[in-house]
Amino acid sequence: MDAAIACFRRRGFHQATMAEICAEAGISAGALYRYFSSKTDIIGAIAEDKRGESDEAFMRAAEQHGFVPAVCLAARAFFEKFADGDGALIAEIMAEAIRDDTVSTPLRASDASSVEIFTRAIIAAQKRGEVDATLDPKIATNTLFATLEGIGLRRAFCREIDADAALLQFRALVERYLEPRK
Amino acid sequence: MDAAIACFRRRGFHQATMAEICAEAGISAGALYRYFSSKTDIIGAIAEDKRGESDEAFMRAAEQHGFVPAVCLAARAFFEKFADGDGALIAEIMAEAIRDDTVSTPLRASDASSVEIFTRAIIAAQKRGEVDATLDPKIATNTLFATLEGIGLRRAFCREIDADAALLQFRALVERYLEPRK
DNA sequence: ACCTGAACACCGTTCAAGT
DNA sequence: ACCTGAACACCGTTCAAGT
Repeated sequence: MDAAIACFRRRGFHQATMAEICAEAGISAGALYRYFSSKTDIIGAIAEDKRGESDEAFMRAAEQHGFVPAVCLAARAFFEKFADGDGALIAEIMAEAIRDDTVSTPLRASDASSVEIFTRAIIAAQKRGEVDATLDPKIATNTLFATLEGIGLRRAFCREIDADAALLQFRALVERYLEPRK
Repeated sequence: MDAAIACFRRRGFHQATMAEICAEAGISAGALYRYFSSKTDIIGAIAEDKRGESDEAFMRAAEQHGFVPAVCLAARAFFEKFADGDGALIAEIMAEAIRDDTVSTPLRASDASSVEIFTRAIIAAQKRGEVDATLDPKIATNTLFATLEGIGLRRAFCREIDADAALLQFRALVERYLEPRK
């Protein structure tokens, strides 16, 4: 019944009411509380299964086309979600995760596994000479993730919804950051 | 009576109640609504006067010590706020601003003036040869802001509170991004 | 066993009455 | 003019009663 994501997308996490979610799902309040122990718990569940869907896709792309193109592919998918209007929801999940461990614990777990995958890809790319070998792979991964989220959030804030422009901006930054120094 | 910021810092925007804020401010509910038309309006007001305090400080530093050191100085101040526990509040303001025009309109105005100042500083730095002249100054400014916020948010999410480490991470990224190409 | 929905507790907002 | 605080409307959560 996670199809009640629709309510959060439409009205935001704090504006959407449990009654609306129940109506959308076609169940009663009591039944909803059988599946989720609280409203916060619902974001926790959403956050949990949204992440890490595309990790394998990224790994294959990194091997076939190189690290930077693979990152840009992942970035494009991310920016398109923002352009679709999920920017506010992502920001709300972030805010909730910073404040509330119920949300952050599962999110951090799946985040850690994505970081792991990207870190390994960076190490491989460093061996191939695609990425500056003096960069710490884990810090570089964190920086990349932070940059991605930062650009997505800022563009949502500025009401800029062109995913291509965001990608161009991101690509220029990433190329310069990762480029091997002479 | 903005000293009721304390409540938001302690408990978060959505957890803090109007009753708490009234108690902290020593006034009644009715009186509070004389000064602010709603709870959301309070964040709008907070967001408005938080921004742009340090713009002049940045301008002086940029002229005296160069662009990159000046940016890092501003970044340090920003990361320290996050480390102080304002990370969640900033994220909440962001989320609220993306959803709600009451919050975003004043915020975007003061953001635009900061962007303006940084953009001019980049143009000056490009003339001095400190910053790659092929970068679009406005896009570069936006990227810098996005990066700053992204790193701050991500570190708050990961519960990393070392402002020095954040600054090091940010500095490495910025130096590589802005460095003149040969 | 599982679901319903009225009831409860709580919180943002208002407004008649006070000063 | 300005403030008070009881009252109102609303929403997350629970639980006695139903199937």
